[in-house]
Amino acid sequence: MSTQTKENYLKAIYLISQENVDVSVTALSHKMDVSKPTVNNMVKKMQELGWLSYQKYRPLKLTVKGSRLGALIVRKHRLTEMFLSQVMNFGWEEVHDVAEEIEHISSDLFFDRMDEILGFPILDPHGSPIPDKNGKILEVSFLRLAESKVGQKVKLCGLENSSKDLLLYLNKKNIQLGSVITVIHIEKFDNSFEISLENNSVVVLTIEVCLSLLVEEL
Amino acid sequence: MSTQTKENYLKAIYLISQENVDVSVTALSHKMDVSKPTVNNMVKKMQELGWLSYQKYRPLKLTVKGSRLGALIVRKHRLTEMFLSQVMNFGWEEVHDVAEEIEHISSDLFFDRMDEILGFPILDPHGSPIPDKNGKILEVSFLRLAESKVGQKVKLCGLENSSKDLLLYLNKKNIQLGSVITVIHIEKFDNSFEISLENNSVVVLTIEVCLSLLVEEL
DNA sequence: GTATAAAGTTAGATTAGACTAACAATTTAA
DNA sequence: TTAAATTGTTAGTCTAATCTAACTTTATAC
Repeated sequence: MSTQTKENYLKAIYLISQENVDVSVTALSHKMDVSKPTVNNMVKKMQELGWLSYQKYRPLKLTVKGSRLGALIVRKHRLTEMFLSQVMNFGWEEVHDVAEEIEHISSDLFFDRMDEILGFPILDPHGSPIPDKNGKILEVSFLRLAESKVGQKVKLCGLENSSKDLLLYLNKKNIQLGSVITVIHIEKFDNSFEISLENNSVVVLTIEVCLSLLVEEL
Repeated sequence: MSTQTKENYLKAIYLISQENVDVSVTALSHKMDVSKPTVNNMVKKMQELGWLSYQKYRPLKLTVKGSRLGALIVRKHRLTEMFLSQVMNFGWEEVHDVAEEIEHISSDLFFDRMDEILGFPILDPHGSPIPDKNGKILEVSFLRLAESKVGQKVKLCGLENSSKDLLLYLNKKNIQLGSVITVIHIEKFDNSFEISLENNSVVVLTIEVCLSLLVEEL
């Protein structure tokens, strides 16, 4: 039986797999914030559902079916974030928690209509790719702002990590997805970036922030 | 703890209470499609939550707190139906099942934004009242079409029962909420109504259907 | 006004999803 | 290459929500 709880495990496994690292019981127990025996118990059930193959002491491997299902849950999550942000006027730091709940709604029509209203987006408000109805994702590869050179002009397309703190920080500095950023100066001693935005305001970003900003050259 | 399951019991109790009838364990067990011991067990827990007062062998009574909470769940349900129908282009026979799931989303902001986008409606797409943020409902009293006289012109404002069959039937006849109906003739031998719509099309409705249509005199 | 039917309750079992304590297998590092 | 650390598993317990079987209380009908 596919429950909300099992869907959450599947999503977690799917997201770890996407990072191209082995999915361990320990990693899952951290991500899900449950004990290791709980994970152990759960993966056995997920194997029975045909979502993954499990062998004692070996890393977990999603089956094709499990991987597709996982992608579809991520699709629902990211479409929802997009819908909340674009249609329902949520701030991008507010969308995650609500999307965690809405991603479990079973109606396909509901998400298809979101998709339609949004014009079939391929990236969510954090710049993460939205899997299509078959669970396929378009591979997009961005640069990090930290890799840009002085004088370069780039567009912000995504975030490496979407922590609430980062989102609120960017809000405060008036930087959004789509913002055009010009690198004015890179400070040698601490690697901080002085940048300018479209409105000519000048902002200083630490290297930590620049590592989290995914951009496209203009 | 307030779970989805308990919210469903609360909503069922609230809706039965609204009909001004005693809420019995048996009625609840039918409405929720569970056994009577399950209901018995659950109402004891709901009493501990302070949602209702329970005395062995007596009808259930919601507390003020329980009644308010129940109204808020109904509010979420009806706002959702409205949003699906008005914003997301769902047919009114399609909205119920999805709303049953979405009504458990915890974000108040989510429903407040729906409310705002919809222009703070007081009736849902079936004509049922939408409780406000404090759980208060505006008392609206409609006539049944069955009570109308020949020659009378009325507006369809609600449905006594919103079964999928009735909704599909009305769709087929091109009758919606807001439709203006003129009673042309009432057939003596079977009490059927011959009515005309705005586009001058003439339709015959059985007395059963007319009893389900709530209207306002024009 | 009692017998029977209906409604409600108790007791005990089950399943999903969680836990802790204890133990086993694997990996890492001296 | 073996000792320690880490990772994974087993066994047993708990709670929420469900069930069935059996029993009690209340309501209904003659």
